[in-house]
Amino acid sequence: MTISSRYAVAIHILSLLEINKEERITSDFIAGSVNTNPVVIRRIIGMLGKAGLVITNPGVAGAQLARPIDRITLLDVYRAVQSDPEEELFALHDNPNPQCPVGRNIQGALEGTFAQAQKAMEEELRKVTLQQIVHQVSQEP
Amino acid sequence: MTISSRYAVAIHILSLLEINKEERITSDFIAGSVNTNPVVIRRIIGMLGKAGLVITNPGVAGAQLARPIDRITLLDVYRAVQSDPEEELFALHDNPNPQCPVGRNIQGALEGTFAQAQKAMEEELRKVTLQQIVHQVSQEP
DNA sequence: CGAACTTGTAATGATTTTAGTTACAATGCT
DNA sequence: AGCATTGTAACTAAAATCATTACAAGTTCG
Repeated sequence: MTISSRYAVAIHILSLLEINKEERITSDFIAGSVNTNPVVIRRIIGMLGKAGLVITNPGVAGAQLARPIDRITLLDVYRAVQSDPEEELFALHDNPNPQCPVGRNIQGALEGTFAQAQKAMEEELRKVTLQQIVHQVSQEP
Repeated sequence: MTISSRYAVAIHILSLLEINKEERITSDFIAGSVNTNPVVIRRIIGMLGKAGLVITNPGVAGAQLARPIDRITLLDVYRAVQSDPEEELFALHDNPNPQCPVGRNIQGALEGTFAQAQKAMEEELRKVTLQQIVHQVSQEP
């Protein structure tokens, strides 16, 4: 029922890349901050790369953000870490009984509402940029 | 990364209860429409009951809606089928490194944004009543 | 009353997802 | 040349999801 912590980790990674952009930090270093295995980090950076948010070079540490941080939104990151980009937030049960009026129409009735709810959530994520997160993280003691 | 289909099934069940409120439908009948096992239905009805949305009597078929359908929102149903009512929509990774400024502050920085995004989604669900769903389901051919 | 049904719930299983780990080829740096 | 690093596959472990079996406890109605 929850959105994978992979998302939170992705934001964590991007923040680290920004804050340490002068150095070249390794997946090992990032893993130390996130507190997980370096491979988990590399996998997520791979997704961020495919989504065009970071630029990486095989064998060389220090992925770079592909855009200025005020032009990367949390929605961009959310989309980037979705394994299946087609997948909707709300799951529908499959094969309800077409013989029954409810079974036949429930999917259509829910799709619209579910899409709207998902949209509302995504719009909130779109409003927040990485810059804001990095700012907050740097502010605190 | 998705919200359990238990939610869609719960809405399906409530719609059936409303549309067939004159009869006393069994979990077996509902299961036929949803296309799943009757026990799955009874479990979900159990959750709806604990949340005060339906009234059931052990041994007797035909759960009743506890309120008029225009006073049951999809948010009510959403909350009802959450196994852990404390659980947030967005998962945070646990134990980020407190030695690192990002590790130390990322949770706090994300909590607010995540809460807002979740709220936005929930508000959309609150806007829709069971009545609207039942109406749509009954409209279609 | 007693047979037939029904609910509520525990226990179990199958499948999928999530997160972590090991291993290693390929690449780049110095 | 040698060392560090990435990218990726393969595997494991744990959790979540959904389905199923089983059965006690309740209801209904002849």
